[in-house]
Amino acid sequence: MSCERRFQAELHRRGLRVTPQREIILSTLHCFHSPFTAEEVFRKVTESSPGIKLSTVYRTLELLKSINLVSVVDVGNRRNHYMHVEAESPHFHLVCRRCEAVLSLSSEEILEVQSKLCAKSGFEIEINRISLPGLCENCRRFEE
Amino acid sequence: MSCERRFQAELHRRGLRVTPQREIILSTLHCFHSPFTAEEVFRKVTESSPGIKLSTVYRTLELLKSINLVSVVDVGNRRNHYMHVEAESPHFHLVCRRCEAVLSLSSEEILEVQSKLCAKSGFEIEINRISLPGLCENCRRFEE
DNA sequence: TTGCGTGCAAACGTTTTGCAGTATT
DNA sequence: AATACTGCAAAACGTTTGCACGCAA
Repeated sequence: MSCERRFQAELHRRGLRVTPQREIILSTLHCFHSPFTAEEVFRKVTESSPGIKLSTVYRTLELLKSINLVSVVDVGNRRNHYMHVEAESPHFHLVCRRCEAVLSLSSEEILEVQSKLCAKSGFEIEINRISLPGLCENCRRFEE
Repeated sequence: MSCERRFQAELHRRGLRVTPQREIILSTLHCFHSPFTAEEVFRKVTESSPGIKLSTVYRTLELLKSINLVSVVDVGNRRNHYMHVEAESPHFHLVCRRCEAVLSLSSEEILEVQSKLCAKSGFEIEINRISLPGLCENCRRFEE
């Protein structure tokens, strides 16, 4: 099921409303291929629909989060980052502390880590929300 | 070398000053055994030295960060979290999305992940800054 | 017709900043 | 004596909220 239909179905189920703003915001998320901020969504949305306000973007992202169509990734600067959850294999992000580049990565090893951590501590990590801080290949040269 | 001496040495090296505020703030960090906020440091510092202001705490944490005596850990709520970097084996944190508990963990496996990731992508993760989001054993029962 | 959603603007909590006086070197 | 640092207060920043009107159901 496309995420547009999932969204509509869930809105109906909860007695909420399908509004143009919500549909536009959701469709905009397809533009992004790494974690994005509310502000970035707002700017993108504004290009085609100047009427939609930032607060509506925030409210819609929150709603999408509760439907699991969006997840939150913390990449470490002050802004919240979100990502569009599609039916992909779980992936996580590497965020360079120096240049702020974001690498998206899907890896078998993280699944191994997940199950070992869970066996050891009962804690179940959520792979899609992981961001690992560090230095990318380029930036490593500039740090002593 | 104790971190107090490292701090002093680095201040001298940079032509900066050793002030009572800076020394008090650094010594306070020993109280914390999991990531802490600027506000928490401020409250602790205030108990013994009511004159020191929050903005000074922020500035000092920033300074300590640049000397690598403090690192930033993102545990996902809006506040920044810092931790005191001592000469311990590298450890990272598990942060429960539901109850916000923080588990500190030192694990061999993460070193393995680190070297594999680096070999594969050139990206070097910084273990001490990692926080992995997820659900702790308790809270897993409450999510469907 | 009901009541959810939106735009608007103001509030919020955290962090940063400009400035003038104070303290360290 | 020079200038880095602090306290102070205000600004900045991202995000949230209250309210009145508008729109989907």
